[in-house]
This record gives sequence, structure tokens and C-alpha cells, in this order.
Amino acid sequence: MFIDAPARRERRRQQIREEILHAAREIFVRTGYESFSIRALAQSVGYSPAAIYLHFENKQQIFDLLVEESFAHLNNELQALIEKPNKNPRSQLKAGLEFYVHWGLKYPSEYQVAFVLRNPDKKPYRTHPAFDIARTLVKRCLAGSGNAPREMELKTQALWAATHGITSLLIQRPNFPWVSKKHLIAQVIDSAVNGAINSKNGHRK
Amino acid sequence: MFIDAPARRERRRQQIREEILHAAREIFVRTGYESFSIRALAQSVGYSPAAIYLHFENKQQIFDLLVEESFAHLNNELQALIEKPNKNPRSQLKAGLEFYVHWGLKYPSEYQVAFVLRNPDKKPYRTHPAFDIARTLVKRCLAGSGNAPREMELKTQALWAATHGITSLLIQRPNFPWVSKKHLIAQVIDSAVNGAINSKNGHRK
DNA sequence: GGTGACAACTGAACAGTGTTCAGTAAACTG
DNA sequence: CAGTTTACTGAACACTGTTCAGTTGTCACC
Repeated sequence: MFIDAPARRERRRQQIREEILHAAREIFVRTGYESFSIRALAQSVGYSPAAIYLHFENKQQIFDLLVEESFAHLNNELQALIEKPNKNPRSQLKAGLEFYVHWGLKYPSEYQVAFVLRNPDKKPYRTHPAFDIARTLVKRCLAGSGNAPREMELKTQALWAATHGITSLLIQRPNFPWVSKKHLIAQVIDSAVNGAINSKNGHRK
Repeated sequence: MFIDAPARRERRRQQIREEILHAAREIFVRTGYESFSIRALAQSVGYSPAAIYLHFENKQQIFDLLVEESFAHLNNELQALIEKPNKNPRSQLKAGLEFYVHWGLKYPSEYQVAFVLRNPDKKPYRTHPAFDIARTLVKRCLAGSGNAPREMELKTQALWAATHGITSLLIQRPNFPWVSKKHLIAQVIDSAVNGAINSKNGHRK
């Protein structure tokens, strides 16, 4: 034998975990997190409901894993976006924020679970990688401007708040008579960025 | 008899409805909407769960009524605030938005039910009175500036988005390491307002 | 005062939900 | 082959929102 049975079993376990998660994601995006049920998940993978709990702690953990995976993708794409060197920091920041909004609209269920559902005091608090990226972008914009770290953090948080606001509203209220989603996103982000980063070379129209 | 029995009964019914709603609000604000249950409500007013359905259509309707009532209060207070004539429109707008945020933080459960929960396509869409107030404030600020109605609407929506963003984040993530809630609210609102209303007499520090 | 109509209310049930646990069956180990 | 470990299930628990047949109490009319 080249691989011992314990390792073989562990591999098999991992395989099943992923199979369950895969099915979970399918149900999750198809029916939304609100009607996602362990029983439906179990049935879709051909297990009894109890079997799910041999592989996962509880329903919340499954949500967390799905969301984490999705946000890892967002993170990668954002990272790639900000590594393009030919753009100035300011428009890179804007592009990043706009990308964030569109990503949220593309994966509304993930976004909702991540940001909209109650998040009780679990964990000391892990900041989202996307937020870290925003912070470095802000720092780039404000490099050599004499801004204190505290102030940069404040501005990053303000940027996030505004961006989150338009994202979550567009997700939650798709049928509100928005005058123009595209212009609205641009308006929110432009205002927030202008308010955070003094537009030395900004020109008001 | 001065009052006929049907009217007497109807009055009694109304009284009970209000008693139930009162108890519902108490549970609602104490335990949050997530753990609000018809059964708990029934027990707290000394009825069987089924009795609740003689007075209300379903759980959602009870939520709706509670939220509506709360927002009516917000609306009144906002209305009073904008009728103070001694302030210029711009700072009135800011004050209104700040008031909105603080109101949301004061009544987080109501705010969540109103804005955070899925709102499927029911009704053609009733805009919130608070939003209407925001619109008139924006119009006041931009009076005689040559802004088209569409543009004013866009700016109002953008203001709302940013304000909602900071409100909902502070509600959902009370334990995030916010650098300063007070400054953060101010930063978000200032940026949004500056971005929406050209600051003729605005001075950057 | 007796009787029928109607309103208010309840007990029990239905169809769900997340989660646990004793017990079984299969797989691996010595 | 016996014994241990692992994977899994059936059934149950404690909930949830909601419905409905049946019971009680109140009122109006004869």
C-alpha cells in the first residue's frame, strides 16, 4: 500500500465535505439563504439530515464557508485590479470600489449573508481582506499628505460605509425606482472619494 | 343604550389589537426581530397562538405595523426639524441626515426590518416619507441652480445610499473597531452632501 | 325566558425548521 | 476471525408559522 487507510479516509472525508458544500452553494444561489435548509441540502446529496452534522458543525458554519470562499474570489480579483501599475491611485480606488459594488450585485446572497445578517460578537473581529485592500489604496492616495493613520482609517471606513450603502440598497430594493443604477453608483462613489481624498487635480464640472 | 353593541365590540377589538401590538413591540425591541415569535407574543398577552390570527393576518403584518408606527415618529421629528426656518438649507439637510442615522441606531430592530430584510415585489412601491423629506431638502439646496429634476432625484438617492450605509453598518457591526462613530457619521454625511450640493460657500479645512 | 345567530377563543394538528443521539452496518486492524 | 473504529440513519426533541373544527360566551329577537 502506498497510502495508508487513515489518510485515504481523510481524503474521502474532504471530498464529501466539498461535495456537500458544492450542493449547498447551488441551493444557496438558487433559492437564497432564507429558504436554504439542512434537510434540502441533505436530500440533494443523498444523505440523511443528521449526516450533514458529521461533516459540519451547523448551518451557520456552512454559510460562513460559502461566503468566505466567495469573498476570497472577490479579494483575488481586487488584488489583481490594484496591481495594475498604469493607473493613478485615485482612479484605482474608484475602480476598486465600483468593482466591489458590482460584485455584490452579482452575488447578492453571499453579500447578504456576509453583511446583512446579524453578526453577533463572535471572534475579536476579522476585518475583510477587501477592506484591507481599500485601506492600502487610501494610503496610496494620501501618501505624503500628512494624514495621520487614524484619519486614513476613518476615511477608509467612511468610503466603505458609502459603498456598502449603495450596494446593499440595490440588492435589497431592486424594484425601487432608481433613476439610474449606473449613475447612482458613480455619484455615491465619486462623492465619497472626493470627500475622503482632497482632489488636488480634481475639477468640478 | 347610547352606543350600540356592534360599535362597542369594534372598539373592544381595536383595544385588543393595540394591546397585542404593544406587547409585540416590547418583545420586538427586547429580543430583536429574529427571535420574535407568535407563540411568545400570544403567551405574553395571555392568548392562544391562534387568537393572534383573529386580529392580524400574519407575523409579517405585525412587523409592518410596528415599523410603520416607528417610522411615523421619525417622520414627525424630521418634519419638525426641517420647519425650523433659521437654518440654511444645507445645514438643515446635514442635520436631517444625521438625525436619520441616530434614529436608526436608537431603533435598530425597526431599522433592520424596514431596510435590511428582503423586501419582495409587494406594492408598486411606497417611498418612505423620510425619503420625501430628503428630496425636498435637496430641492431647497439646489433651488435656482439649474439642476434637472432627474438629477436632483439622483442626488437624493445617492445621499440616502451613503446615509443608509453608515447606519446599517453601525447597526450590524457594533463591535467593528470603528475609529470614531461620531466622526465617521460626520465624514460620510459631509462627503455625500458636498458631492451632491456644490459647496459655493463651503470651505475645506 | 328561551332560542338561534354570531363573535371570540382554544386545542390540536399540519408542515416545516435546526439539531441530537442511540443504534446499526460497514470497514479497517490486530 | 474477533474487536474496534468509522459512517451513517431513524427517530426524536424542541421549536417555528399557520389553519381549522369545535367550544364557549354574548347579544338580538320572538
